[in-house]
Amino acid sequence: MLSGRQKEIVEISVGLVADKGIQNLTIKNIAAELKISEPAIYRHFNSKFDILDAVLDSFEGVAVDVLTKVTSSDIPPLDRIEMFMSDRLTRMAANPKLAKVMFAEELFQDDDRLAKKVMSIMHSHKDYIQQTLEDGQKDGSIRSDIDQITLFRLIFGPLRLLIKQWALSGFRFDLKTEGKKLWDAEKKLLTP
Amino acid sequence: MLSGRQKEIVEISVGLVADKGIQNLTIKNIAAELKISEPAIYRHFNSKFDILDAVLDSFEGVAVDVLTKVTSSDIPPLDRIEMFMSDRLTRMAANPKLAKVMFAEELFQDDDRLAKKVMSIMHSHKDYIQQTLEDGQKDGSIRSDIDQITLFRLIFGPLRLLIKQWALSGFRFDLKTEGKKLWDAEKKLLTP
DNA sequence: ATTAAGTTAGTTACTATTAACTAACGGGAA
DNA sequence: TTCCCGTTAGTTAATAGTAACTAACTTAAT
Repeated sequence: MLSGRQKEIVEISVGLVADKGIQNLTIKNIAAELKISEPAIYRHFNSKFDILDAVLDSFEGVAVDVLTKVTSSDIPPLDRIEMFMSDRLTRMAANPKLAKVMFAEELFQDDDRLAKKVMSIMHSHKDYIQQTLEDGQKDGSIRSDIDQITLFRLIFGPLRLLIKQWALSGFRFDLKTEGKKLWDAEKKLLTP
Repeated sequence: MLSGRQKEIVEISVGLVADKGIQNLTIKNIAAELKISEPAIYRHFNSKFDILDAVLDSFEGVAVDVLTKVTSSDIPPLDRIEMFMSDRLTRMAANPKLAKVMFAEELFQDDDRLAKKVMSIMHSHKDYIQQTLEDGQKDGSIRSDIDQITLFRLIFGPLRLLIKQWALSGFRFDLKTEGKKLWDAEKKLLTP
């Protein structure tokens, strides 16, 4: 588990990247935000890699929360997806810095190990959602004339773009309103 | 206009970013690829900023080509969008490095001027597509019960996600096949 | 003879990281 | 209570390496 200070460092790191990109994430800048010296950072993480690793863990944690909650219950597939989307939007709206960074997978390409981790997080989400889509197709609540991978792209592609537009616009429109409009439209496509 | 050497530098820059992220884009690495010394780069660009600026210009050029070609003709709106998507897929399939970088807007966040340029490129594309969607809604070929901005997200969100998945997967599936499947599905949603 | 495009050698500033040291605290043993 | 010991979280000073960029010089082509 992360200590309080470690959590601070992770949060600050996300903020630094959100503000000015990955090149802004330096030990110096983290230390400056915390108003401590650079070497003091190493009392809490062994290396910069470990900090980025913890950042990715925190991203994973954000999603795993909902996924497990929703999977264990016997909610209809379509409602599960809605809950997942809604949870995402709520979290992003509450933490705009996350919106700027979370779907920017390229930012972690610098290090092979981090890039792999990003991939595996993406895959596990995709696999879960595809399972839900399969359930829906079996019980007839989701149309079967489009394959699951395409359905996945049709649902989450627009969500990602919406969140990206929101972040790039400087959070100038209401994310949840636009998100609801999007989901209403998507439901029309998903149902047979 | 860019000289031959300048075009080389732009292309190499895209490749460096595609491979290992923005942190891999250094004057030293560009020079190494060209097998010339670092200061020689400054014979062709005044600064690193100018190189990144030229990279963004090249991205804009990629899209403007199709957009103007398609706008000037009197092709039906739905076909215009199909042409635009198809052109994008063809270009990315032919130049995978582009696929890794072109939709990674966060990579240019480091510099305010570049970030603004990214925004304005995104906006001009969106505006053009929305105009086409409006035309389609007026002549009845595109459904009117979903607003234009949501339609835009429904069409291009999945396209962007598809291209991103393709790039992150190491180009392991056939982009154009998946792209065609996607467009077929999208057509079902777009038509009334 | 000018110019374009390269070179070598250097600058300054910043990078992650380490070494050595210190102040503050908390728990047992005297 | 006081002394000892270890831990935690910080400090300053220094490391080796890399960043973008500049000055001065060479070479080859127009």
